Amino acid sequence: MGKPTVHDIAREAGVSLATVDRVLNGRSGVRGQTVDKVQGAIRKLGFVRDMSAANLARSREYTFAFVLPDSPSQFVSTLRAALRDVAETQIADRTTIKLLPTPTQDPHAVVQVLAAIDPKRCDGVAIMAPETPQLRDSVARLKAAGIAVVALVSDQPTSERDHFVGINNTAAGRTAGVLMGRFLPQNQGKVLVVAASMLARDSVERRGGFGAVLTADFPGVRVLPSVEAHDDSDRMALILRAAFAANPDIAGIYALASGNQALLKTLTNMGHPDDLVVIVHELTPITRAALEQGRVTAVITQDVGHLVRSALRVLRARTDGQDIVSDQERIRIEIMLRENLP
Amino acid sequence: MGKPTVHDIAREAGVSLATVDRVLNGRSGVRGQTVDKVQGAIRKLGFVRDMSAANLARSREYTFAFVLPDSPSQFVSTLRAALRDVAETQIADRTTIKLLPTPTQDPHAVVQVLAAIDPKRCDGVAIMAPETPQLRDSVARLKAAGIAVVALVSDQPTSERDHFVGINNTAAGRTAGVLMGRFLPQNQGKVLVVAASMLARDSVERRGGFGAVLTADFPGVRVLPSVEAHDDSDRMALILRAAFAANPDIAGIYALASGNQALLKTLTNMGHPDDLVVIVHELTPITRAALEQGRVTAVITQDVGHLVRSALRVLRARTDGQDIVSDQERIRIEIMLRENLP
DNA sequence: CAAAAAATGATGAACGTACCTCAAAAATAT
DNA sequence: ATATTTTTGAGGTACGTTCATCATTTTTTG
Repeated sequence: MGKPTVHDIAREAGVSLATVDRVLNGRSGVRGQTVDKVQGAIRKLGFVRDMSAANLARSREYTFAFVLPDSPSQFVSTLRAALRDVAETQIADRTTIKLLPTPTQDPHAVVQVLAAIDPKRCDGVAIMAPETPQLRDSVARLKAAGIAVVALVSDQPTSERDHFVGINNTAAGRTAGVLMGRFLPQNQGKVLVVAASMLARDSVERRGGFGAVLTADFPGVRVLPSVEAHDDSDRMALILRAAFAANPDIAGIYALASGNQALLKTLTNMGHPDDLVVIVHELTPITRAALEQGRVTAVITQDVGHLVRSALRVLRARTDGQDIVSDQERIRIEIMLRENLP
Repeated sequence: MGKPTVHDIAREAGVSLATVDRVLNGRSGVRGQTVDKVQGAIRKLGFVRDMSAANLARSREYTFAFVLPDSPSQFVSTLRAALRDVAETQIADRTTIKLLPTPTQDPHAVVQVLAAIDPKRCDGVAIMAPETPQLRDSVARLKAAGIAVVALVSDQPTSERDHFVGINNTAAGRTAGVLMGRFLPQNQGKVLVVAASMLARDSVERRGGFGAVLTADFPGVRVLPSVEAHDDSDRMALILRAAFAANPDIAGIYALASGNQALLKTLTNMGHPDDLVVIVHELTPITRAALEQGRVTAVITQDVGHLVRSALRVLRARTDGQDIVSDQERIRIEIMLRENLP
């Protein structure tokens, strides 16, 4: 005989199907005593509700919005691709995913996009955007409207978001730090930190972890003041040339965020020293190619497939009022070298 | 209006529901012409079959067997735990998983276990075992009986298995090689390779990749002849002492396979030089602790959760005659340092 | 103890698909 | 043209759950 069904529970508990259903779905009008009986039967028989059947019966349709910057960044493209992939497979069963791009240059565009969301037509939102007070308010409004909210890639820790789907950026920075320290010849030399701009909080955290490890464990490494080049190739070229002119003995480069295209292009044009240790974030076609060609030493990354699947699982759980297996939702900090490229 | 259903397809194609059903499930007795009409309608309306409803209707019950060594190895335990975990979540919906342990010492036990499988009560088997000609025959028999077979962790490339779920061990060895080469002070020194025994093929491949990278890129590194200690603490102690006596300047240790408990214990007892680079495989409670304490430098690992989920997906797809998204089934070679531990 | 309120039961229609049977229609062979 | 075979249609039941309705029982209240 197979798995127990609601009917078995009803029989075991000595109640009717209707009552089991009421208990199962937390509807009112059931005495505590009866609830206990039913839950006892559930435990005794080891009943697990068939979620696909339940969703079928409900003909529940989840509608989730993904608010992503419309930047041409490779990382965001990869994320978008993963989203499309997942939308076509079983994972996204009975859920429709809306992609809401937000202009990158205007930090308030996110707020407008979120304000335009109709709570009746949307069950949850995943937001990838830099933290701002306005956004914080928007999130509060969404939550008040009963919409599930997760922060994606970049956390909104002071907001009321239900969950953060992404990596611990301090740890990611620390990881970059150890790799840099250990990879540098004689474990010493000058290191240039290159920052793009957006997702400021993440960059700060990464920089923090990176520096902490190096100062603690690698006294021979000197981290130069960070330089910023808003993913602008020309500017990047200038900055890099200036940095190398001032410090001809730069032995390592750490790029805090995406926007590696400009960096890598410039490095190549400048005639990249052979043993320069280059560590960047996010595996994309560009960084992947650079890794294969040895122009990048290591890439610290997070699996975009995991990101979107986790976001979906969390959003679904939240709209169903179920709780999540937080262990399963932990996104790993992956280290990619040329040798372990997937 | 929502997603199109079989009814919409029937209407659009101008045929009956029964015919759509016949086409959808590849049953015979329908003209090619009609098949085309139906498939045209499917494409036109963008119909995607609701798999949960389909499985519900079928009340399909998958039964899969996982044949794992009954060794007390931490890696296998972790795998078992992941299997239990997955059995309790939605992933394993409508599937029952049988765990078939095989005595580690007897290489023919696997064959007996496989022979005892009743094709009527089992849809697929995942096998983790060293490659032997006898096993090859067993796999052929299973396939002939219509059972899906995947090799787990350790490949059976010459057999008729449907798929291999695991990592490329040569690449894993290469990864260990670069890490070793780069982590060694001055990129040079003597390296001891420690092998357990079982899963011979994997060890050979790892050793190959490891050596290849080192000889190619790190001329200063000398890899000592591999030593073997069948996960026996006493023997391991002897071997290590002998090795260190003969080569007091050993700078790195690479443990090819699991069975790290003995190695780590012995190292600790011997009074582990501080800057010894230790690279091992498989993240388990033991290696994790060692990593946290700095007794291990890096762990090359594969996510056991991914392993079992992938195995299940592949087995399911194979028993349903569907094909798999091979991209999704690629298991990553993960590098864990203290800093990026999950 | 009666009346009102709350809890429970009985039932049936959905959800989207599978699968079975029987009959009718169409194609093919004789 | 008839007989035969192949294809198609119509309809029903099932899967495990949700949800709504209405009737009935039990409990609480005044």
